[in-house]
Parts: sequence; structure tokens; C-alpha cells
Amino acid sequence: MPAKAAARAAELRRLIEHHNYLYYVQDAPEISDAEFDRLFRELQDLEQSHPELASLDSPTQRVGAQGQTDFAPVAHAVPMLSLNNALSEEEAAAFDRRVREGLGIDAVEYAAEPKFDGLAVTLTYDNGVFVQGATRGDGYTGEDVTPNLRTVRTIPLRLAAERPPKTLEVRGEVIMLKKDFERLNSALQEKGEKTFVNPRNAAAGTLRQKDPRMTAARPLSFYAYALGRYEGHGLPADKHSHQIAYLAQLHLPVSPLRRVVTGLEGILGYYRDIGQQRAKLPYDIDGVVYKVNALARQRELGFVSRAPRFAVAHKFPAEEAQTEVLEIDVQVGRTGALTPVAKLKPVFVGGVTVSNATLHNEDEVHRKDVRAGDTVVVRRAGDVIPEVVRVLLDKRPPQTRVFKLPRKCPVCHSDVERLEGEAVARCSAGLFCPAQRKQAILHFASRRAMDIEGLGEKLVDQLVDGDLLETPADIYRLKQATLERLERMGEKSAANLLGAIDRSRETTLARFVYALGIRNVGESTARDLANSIGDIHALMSADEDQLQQVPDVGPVVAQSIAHFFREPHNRKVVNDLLAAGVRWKAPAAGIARRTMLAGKTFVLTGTLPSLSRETAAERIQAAGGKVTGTVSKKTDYVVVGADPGSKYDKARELDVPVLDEEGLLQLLSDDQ
DNA sequence: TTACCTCGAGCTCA
DNA sequence: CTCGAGGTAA
Repeated sequence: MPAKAAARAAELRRLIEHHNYLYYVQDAPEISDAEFDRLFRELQDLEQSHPELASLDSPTQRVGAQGQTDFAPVAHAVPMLSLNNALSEEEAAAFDRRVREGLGIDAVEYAAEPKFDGLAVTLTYDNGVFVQGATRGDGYTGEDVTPNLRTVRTIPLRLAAERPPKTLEVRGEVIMLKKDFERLNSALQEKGEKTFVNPRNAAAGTLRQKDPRMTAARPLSFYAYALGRYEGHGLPADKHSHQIAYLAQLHLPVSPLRRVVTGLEGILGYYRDIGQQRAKLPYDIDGVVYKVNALARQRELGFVSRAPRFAVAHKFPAEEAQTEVLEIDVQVGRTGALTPVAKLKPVFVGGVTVSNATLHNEDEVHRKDVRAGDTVVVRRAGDVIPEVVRVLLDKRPPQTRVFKLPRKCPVCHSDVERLEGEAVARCSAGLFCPAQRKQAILHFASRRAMDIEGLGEKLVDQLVDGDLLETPADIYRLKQATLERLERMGEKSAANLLGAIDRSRETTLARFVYALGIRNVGESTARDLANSIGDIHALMSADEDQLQQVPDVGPVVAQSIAHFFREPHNRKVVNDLLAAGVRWKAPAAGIARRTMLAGKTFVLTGTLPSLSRETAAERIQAAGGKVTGTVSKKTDYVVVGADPGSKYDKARELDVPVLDEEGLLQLLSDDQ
């Protein structure tokens, strides 16, 4: 009697999902583990004997139902933006002041919540069923990690709602609870396996597992804090806090520490309160978040470039630690810039082991008077980069010496030059310096340049040190037999590398120009040059006036380019590369094709029906147009897709012509 | 900057 | 088993 079986299966799923929620989210089970297991097994048996009842949202299908995690790209319909940071109470006060002034009101109501230290993800529910989960990625495109997220016990596979919304996209953080982290690490240790260094890395590593069974074995948690897309009834439209409460009703886990507070006093009170509880909380947090609670006011404030103006992350002060400076190393970069780097006695701070800290330049070292042998205070500033905060002078041993930048390049012993008014000193040898040569070749081969897969740092070191490579052009003369003599290079690796080198011969002018590594010429300038000048020989012989005709090329960039191509050595490298068979298609129809969109500026907002943001931008650039991020009087067109942001409002305000995708394609096809 | 995962392939020892 | 390269995240 399948009808009866189906009804029982539905009932069991509801019960199991409910008790799962009580156990994992509420931490208040109402039945014993044994009873829960019985329900679970009954459902499993039922599904086994009636395979037609199996369904993806069944709690028996948390693991394995969808096979492997494939990390396929997922475009976010609503971008996952980052928040601006406030690093002190003064900055939090400044945020509150800007909000008050922006809204013209005296006391603002904020929704405050802890800022979890984990990984941002977005979950999509179709008709109440969890169908997709993705990482944040660059905010516009993330990776599909659905099978891994299905194993997270606090993520409901089905929302608790009689009439669930048609679509619900919810944003939140995947974390590992401190106790789960400790349990996992001791288990790993017992097995003699590598342990994780902190809960965040454990969560990140777990989410990046290909096999969801591995993920299932490592306990992750999830907390929801924001809404992405929503279609359906029932969502409160007035306040953020009400929306979060609604998510909680659907049995999505939300932070119990969230509060609604008012004004600066309210947010600072909250900050101090949470700060006091921090150590006792079951998970790591790195600050608190304030959001203007009224959604209409959020819209009023809008966005500045990539971050909302209505919210801020108020970070706790970065953890500091003391350690010793073993020595101050000097590294040579691609442009020959000499960078002093403090080699530190490894110290655990802010969740990682720090052993290097850049000191930026000579003046910076002197300002802080850092010396080899000093004891210093270090911290991880602005999220990632380790920083020497100050020297503890009373711990300075006798006979330390003031740091002196070497007068000769530490790699090639050529003279070091420091130009008037510049903070950086440079090795004067240019590409004759092996350090610069290595960097130049690495840059040439990099993904965004010539994209020679497999030509990495260790290999370039060997090739340059063995005098097998002097210039990028030599790459195309490498032989199988030569490569096979190198470390860790067998027949197969050598053949693969030669294949990659051969494929790279077919490129574009823009990539080629970028690959040359001309000072001040990045990816976008290279593209501008390729589009406007369109020919490598014309580019090589262009004078500075001609170069300045190219959009966005000013005197400094023009000078760099002209200077680069005046150098006979560089001209020879270009000619050698051409002789080695490096080639590209001439930009079709040349100038004529570009007249229409040349110099026109576009801004994209919202999701286009068929083109991704990237493709749209590429097509516009290919036609000579420019794509920027902000709408101003200089913007010629705003291309609007679904769910546009504030840029759309701005466009209407400034009377900038608005296109949809069709209009854009029309414009592009007119431009033949 | 550090830590982590995955992949392909080389290395090592049986 | 170990290494290098490539990728991601904060």
C-alpha cells in the first residue's frame, strides 16, 4: 500500500527534521537518541522497500545523494558584498554619524549581531527545499558546494513552513564550534594525522573537501544573517530584525545574540557586552556587525562601490604578540624594488603562525627603528598582513645596529638607486638581475598573461640559475631533453610543460603587452593599448604624445612605455618572441569596428538574463567601450539586469541612458 | 601572508 | 609517500 507508506514517510521526515532541529539548533532534544535512531531507521527501511519514495530532501540523504562536490561556478543573483570595517570606537562613531546625516534623523535603530569567523555561504531553497549552496567567491560568482553543505546538521533540508516561499536565498556563515574543533583535532592527533590550526581553517578545509563523506565526518555549523533573493509571501518587509526572526521561524539557525539597539550608545554598549562574552562563546567571532534596521532606510543609504553604507563590521582589536626579529632580509621584486622583510621567530598570533612581516621600505624601518635582534610587537592588521607594530626598546640587546639598506643589490650586486622623492630603492640592473629576471619570467607565464601552466616558481628558479632562461623568449627554445635533466621533471612533466608552452604561442595582443611587464602597464592598460593601437610594431615605435592619445594613458604611463621600448634589449625580446611563433589575431576590422563604442563608458548593474557580468564587460571592451563601477555624469550607458542596485536609481537621477541586455546586444551589433 | 585542498607525477623502497 | 603547481579564503 504505497499511499500509506508515502504518508508515513512524509510523517517520519517531518518528525526527524523537527527533532534534528531541536537537537542541533535549539540544543534541547525532546526525545532520546535511541528514539531518534529508531525513527531514522524506520524511514531508511521504508525508503529501501519503496525506492519510489526516496527524495533529495529526505534526512536520510544528507550524505551521498548528490555525489561529489564539483565546485562549479555559481553566479550570485544578488551579489555577496563585503562590509566596511570599523577598527575603533571612533570609527564606529563616525559610521553612526554618517548614517544619521545621510538619513537626517537623530537616533538610528540598528540590528546588531556577532560577526562569525568562518566562511560566507549562500543557501537556496526552492519551494522550501534546499537545492543549492555556494561559497561567496569574489562576491559575484562563487563555487557550488551543495553536497558538502547538505551534510551540515543545522542546515534544514526542508524549511519549516506550511506554504514555503517559492525562492529563498539566505546568506550566512559556516563555522566550526570550538568544542567540535577541539574534538576533531584530538581525534586527528590520535590517528597521527595533521591537525588544524584554528576553527576557521578547519571549517574552510572541510568545506573544500571533494568527498562529502569527509565533510560529514567533520562537524560544521551554520548561522544565517542576511537574505538574498526572496520570492513568495510571508517575509516581513519593514525591518531587518523581523526578517531574521522570520528565518528563525523557518528553522534556519540564527544567532541568539542578535539585538536591536539605538544610537551610538546602543551599538557601543553592544560591542562591549559581546566583547566581554567573547571568550565564553561556543564559536570564534572577530567583531560585531551593525545594520540599519529599517529596510527603507537601508535603501535610502545605498552602497558605496562594493560595500553597503547602512552596515559596518566593528572588529575587535587585532591580537598582538611579542617576538624577536631574527634578521632583516631584503627582497628584490619584479621592478627591482628592494623590500626589507623582518624574519621573525615564529609566533602564533591571530590564528596563524607569523614568521615574516614586510617593513615596506627603508623609511618605514627607520621610522619604527626596527633592528635585527629587537623584540617587537606584531599583529595581523587589516585581516591578513602581518605588521610590526613597535619595538620594545627596553628589551633591545646591546650592540644592535641601525638597519641600512644595502648599496648593492643583494642578488646581483649591482648599484642600488633611490630616486629623489621616491620611497622605494631599486636595483639598477633591470633584467640583468636574476631576481628580476625570475619575476619577469614568472609574470610572463602567469595565468592572466601568457598562461603557461606548469611554469611555476621552483622551475623558474632552476631554469634561471642553470642559465637555461635569460629572457621570456628563451622559454620557446626549451627542449624535452633539457627539461628532463631538472629536479622532479620526468618525461611526462617535461612533455606537459612543452605542450603548455606551445599552446601559449596563440594569444592576444592585450595579453602579450601585459606579459611584457612594462612598469605601470597592468591588465586594463594593456587592453586599452591593444584596442587603440592594435599593432605591436606601432606600439613599439609610438612616441609619448601618441601614447597619451590612448584613453586612460597619461604622461607617467606613456613615459614608462616609451622608455621600455627604447631599450634595445626589450625590443630584441619582443622580436625574438615573434620569431618564436608567438602570434595573435589582428583585432578584426580594426579602427572602424571601434568607432561606435570608443570612449563610451558603461556601468553594469543587476543580473543580465544570458550574459554573465564578465562576458558583458568583455564584449563591451572588445568593441572599444569601457566598463566602470560607478555611475556619474561621464557614464554613457547603464546596463540594467534583474534586481539592479542603487546604480539604477543613480542613472535615472542623472538622466543617463539605460539599456537592458537586448539593448546592449543591439548596440554591439550596430557597431560592426 | 598563511593555511588548506586537489591534482598529477616523480621518488623511494620493497 | 612527497613535491610543486594551482586554486581558494580571510
